[in-house]
Amino acid sequence: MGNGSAPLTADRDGRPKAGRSIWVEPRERRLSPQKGGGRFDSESKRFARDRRCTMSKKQNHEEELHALRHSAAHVMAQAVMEMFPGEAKIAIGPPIEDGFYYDFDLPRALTPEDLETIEARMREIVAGHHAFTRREVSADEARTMFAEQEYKLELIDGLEAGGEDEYGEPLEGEVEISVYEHDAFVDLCRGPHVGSTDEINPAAFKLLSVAGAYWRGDESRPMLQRIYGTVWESADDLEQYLWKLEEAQKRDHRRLGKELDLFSVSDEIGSGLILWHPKGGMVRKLAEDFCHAEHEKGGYDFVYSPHIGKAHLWQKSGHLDWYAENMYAPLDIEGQQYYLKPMNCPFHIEIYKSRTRSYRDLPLRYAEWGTVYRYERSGVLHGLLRVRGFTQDDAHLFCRPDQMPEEIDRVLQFSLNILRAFGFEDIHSYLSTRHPEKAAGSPESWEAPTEALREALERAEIPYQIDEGEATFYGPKIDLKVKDALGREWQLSTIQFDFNLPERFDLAYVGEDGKEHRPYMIHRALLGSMERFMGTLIEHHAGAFPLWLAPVQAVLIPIADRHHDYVHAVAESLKAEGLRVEVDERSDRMNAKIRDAQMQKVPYMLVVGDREIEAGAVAVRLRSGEDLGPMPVEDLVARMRLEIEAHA
RNA sequence: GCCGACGUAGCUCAAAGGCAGAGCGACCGCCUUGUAAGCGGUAGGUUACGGGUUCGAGCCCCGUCGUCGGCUCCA
Repeated sequence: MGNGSAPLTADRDGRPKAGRSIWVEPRERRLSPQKGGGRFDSESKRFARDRRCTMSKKQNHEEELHALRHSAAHVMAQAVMEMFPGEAKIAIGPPIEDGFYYDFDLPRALTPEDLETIEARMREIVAGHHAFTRREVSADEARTMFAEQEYKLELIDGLEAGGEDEYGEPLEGEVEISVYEHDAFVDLCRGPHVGSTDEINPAAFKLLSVAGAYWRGDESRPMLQRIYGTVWESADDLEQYLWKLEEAQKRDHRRLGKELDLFSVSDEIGSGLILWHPKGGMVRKLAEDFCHAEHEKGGYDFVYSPHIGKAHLWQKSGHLDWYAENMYAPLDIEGQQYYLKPMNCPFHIEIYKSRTRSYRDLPLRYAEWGTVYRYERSGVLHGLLRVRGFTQDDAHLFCRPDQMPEEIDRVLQFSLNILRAFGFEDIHSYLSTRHPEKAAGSPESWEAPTEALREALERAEIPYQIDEGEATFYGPKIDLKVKDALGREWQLSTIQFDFNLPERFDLAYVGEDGKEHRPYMIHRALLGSMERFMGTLIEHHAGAFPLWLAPVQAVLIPIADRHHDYVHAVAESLKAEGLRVEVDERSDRMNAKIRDAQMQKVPYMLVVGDREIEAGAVAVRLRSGEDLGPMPVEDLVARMRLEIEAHA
C-alpha cells in the first residue's frame, strides 16, 4: 500500500475522531468494542446530548447503562478520595463501552490490593441509599467548590469560555455548568446519572485494572492513574461479561500462537519481528496462495521489489519529509545512504516509469506481497497486530480518469470477496474525506474520487461512516473493518487515492490526443499486513481454522502398533489427494492421541483399529466432538474436498 | 516513549533473605490400548542480562533488555 500507513498501524478499536463523523447507516455499536478499554467517543456523547429525541428501546437501554456506569464512576471516585484525604486530585470519569473509568492524580501508585479496598468501600457507599442530585452553578461558584482540584478548575475554564467540554472537544449551544452530588461526593458533571445509589447493584460491578493515562490525552501533561471498572444491571450480566473477557483471553493470538506452534517472537532477533513456524507458515502460505490466485484472476500483475532504496528515492517521494520518524536509520553503502523501505509505492512507481505508458496500457495493477519495516515505539508493539516488520498484500492501481469509477468499484468488490472468503461476513467501512487545510491538490480534484468511493460503497451495500476531514493529505480513502466472532472490530483493508506521488514522480501516460496526461494512482491493501491479518484470523477462528486453512487437516490414530502399516497406507493415499495429514504413532493410548489432536484443533481425527482394517475404512471423529463412525476412505476424501471448496 | 505490574526448566506456575521445586512436555522402558490425559523412570536451571547491599540474594537496591495492562503515537 502507499503513503497511508495509518490503516496498517491503526488501533483495532474505533478511537474518537477529531473531525465530524456522519453515519450513513448507523450501526448498533458506536462505542469502542475493545475489551476493558476503549473510550467514550464523540458520537456517543452527542447521543447523550440528544437524548430528548425519540429513541428505540435499545437506545434507551444503552442510555440507562451509561447513566449507571457514570454513576459507578462517581462512587469509585468518592472511595478513592476517602482513601487519600485532601491529597487525591480527580480528573475525568466517563462511562465507556462495557464499563467506566476515572482518572486520578494520587500521592502514590495504586496496587491491586487497593482496588479491592476501593471496591469494598464502593459497596458500602452504594448500600447507603444516596440520591444523585443535580445542581446548576455559576463558573465562580464551581471554582469555589473545586478550589483544591486543579484539573476541575481547568475544565471549568474550558466550560466557561464556552469552547470545550471535559474531553477538550468543542461544545455547541449554550453552556451550563452543573454538579452532581451524592453522599459526601460532589463532581463537576454534565450527567445524566441514576436517581440513587440503590440502582447500582453491589453484585454487578467490579474494578478491573489500573493504568497510566495522560491528562487530556496529552503526553506533555501529567500522567494520571486510571482505574477501569465495569458495572451491569445484574450479577448475571456481569458474569456474562467476565466470561466474555475470559473467552477473549483464550482466543488471544499470542497464546494460541504458542499453543498451536504457529509463530514466535525472539528476544535474540528483536521486538516486533515475527518468526513463522511451520504450522503458522502453512496457514499463511495457504492464505497467500488463495490471494495470489484471486489476484491473477482479478487482472493484477505481479511485481517484486527490493527491501532497500537510496535516500534520493525517499526524498523524492517525500517520505523523508513526512515519514522519517517511522523509518530506520540509513545504511551506508559505498558512500550512498540507503533506507529500509517503510512502503512499497516508490518501487512500483519506478516500474511504471520504466517506459512510456500509453492510454491503451491502463489500467495497470501492480501487486506485491511486499515486506516493509517501520519504527514503532516499544510500548505500542502487540503480538502480530502491531509489529516492526510486516508484509503487505499491497497493490498500486494506475488508471485514466475515465476508468477511475469502475476501477474503484472493482477493487472494493474484490476486497469484499476476499474478506468473505476468509469467513469475515460482518464488514463495515469508513470513508475519509478532504481535510480543509492539510490536503494535496485542489478541492475540486478531490470531488470525483471522493464521490466514486462513496458510490462504490453504496453499490456494494455495506454500511459506511463518513469521516469528514479525516483523510490523509494526499487523497480520500476507504477503510474496511471486520467484526470477529466475539464482535470485536479489526481494521484490515484500505483503498486510498493519491494525488501526491504522481505529481512528485511526474507520472504520465500518452493519451489519444498524443499529449501527456497524469494518471490516477490508488494504493490498496486488502488483508492489510499478513501479520495483522493472521492475528485477526487466529482470534476469529479461535485457532480452529476452517479445513482449507488448517495446517494439519487430519490426524490418523492407530489404536495399536499392528495397525501402523494400514494407517501409513491410508496416509499416503490422502496425501496423494493433496490433503495434509499426520500419523500419530506414539505408544500412547488412543484416548491421549484424540485429546492431543483435539487440543491442536485438528479438524479430522481418523481412528483405525481391527474393525476399520477389516472394513477398509477409518473411523471419523470431528473437532466438534461428533463421531461419524467408520467411513470408506473415498467417502472421506469426497467429504473433505467439498468442505475445502466451500471454505467452510 | 510515558505510568504501573512482571521476567524461575521447552510450556504453565511454586519457592517469608537460608539446599531452586511441581505438573505438563521431551527422552527411556513397560502396557497394545476403541473416541478428551495408562504406568514407571531419566534428563532438563548462570532464576532475562550487568552491577550493588549482605555471612548468605530468585527474593532487597541501581541500570539495561524484554513481556503484559493502559496512555500517547500510528497526520
